[in-house]
Amino acid sequence: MVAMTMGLGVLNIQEQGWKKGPWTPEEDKLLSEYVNLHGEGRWSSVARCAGLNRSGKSCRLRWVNYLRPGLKRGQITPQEEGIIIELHALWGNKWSTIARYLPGRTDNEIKNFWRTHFKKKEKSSLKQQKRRSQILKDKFQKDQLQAQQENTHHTKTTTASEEKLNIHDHHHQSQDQTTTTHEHHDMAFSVNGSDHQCLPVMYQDLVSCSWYDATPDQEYVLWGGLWNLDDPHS
DNA sequence: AACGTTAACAACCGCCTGAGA
DNA sequence: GTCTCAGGCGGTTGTTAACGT
Repeated sequence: MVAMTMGLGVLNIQEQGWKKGPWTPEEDKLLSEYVNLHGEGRWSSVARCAGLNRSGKSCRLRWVNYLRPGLKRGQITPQEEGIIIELHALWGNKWSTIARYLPGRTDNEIKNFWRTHFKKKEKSSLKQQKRRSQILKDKFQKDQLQAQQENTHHTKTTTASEEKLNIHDHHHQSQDQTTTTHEHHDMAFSVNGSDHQCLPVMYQDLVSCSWYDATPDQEYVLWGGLWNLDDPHS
């Protein structure tokens, strides 16, 4: 019984553990005072020595994402948007790498920004897809009707819809080729310091304005282009 | 005014990596 | 060589404010 009680006591202490949840202004003050005095690093000892009941990880995160001097507050600017889009096209979800090119912005901030806007795009593109398939469906039915009517007057080896489909395929092929060529032409890089850190300067005119204002065509080029780049086979 | 939805932000979790014992 | 641990990173979740109906 005693042993059980003692065991529960230990359990309670373990369960209590580090404090979680939002940081209080007092905790922020303690942490920033300590880091300003002793510098960054050794986060687990920072937590202990600063008198914070927080894990080292939590302290580091709070400092890096919120307390560190020089952090920008407020909305991501259109210029920053452009950089994020370009670098994401290049590196994917390497948020910390992307954040290095945006002084005052944290990887967390960029990640949140991307997720918020990507979600928005995902939803709208789903709607667009539905609309497109409906249009294609209508067009197909119309073509079939037209073909039937034409068949009553002429005997053709190929139906009108088949011809149209062929034309459509040719159009697609040439369009794909054009896109590929454009990608090659537009994909210019400016070397920034170290040799592995090349910055693409594509999409400049598209991202110079906020993407909320982009026309559907611009959106298509922008997003289609990005996902093509993400595709290792393209 | 009340309610539901969405966007933005803050924080935690789990995994990976590198350094030191 | 391997084990442990701290730190870093990306993914995910929770909370809150703003907005629309």
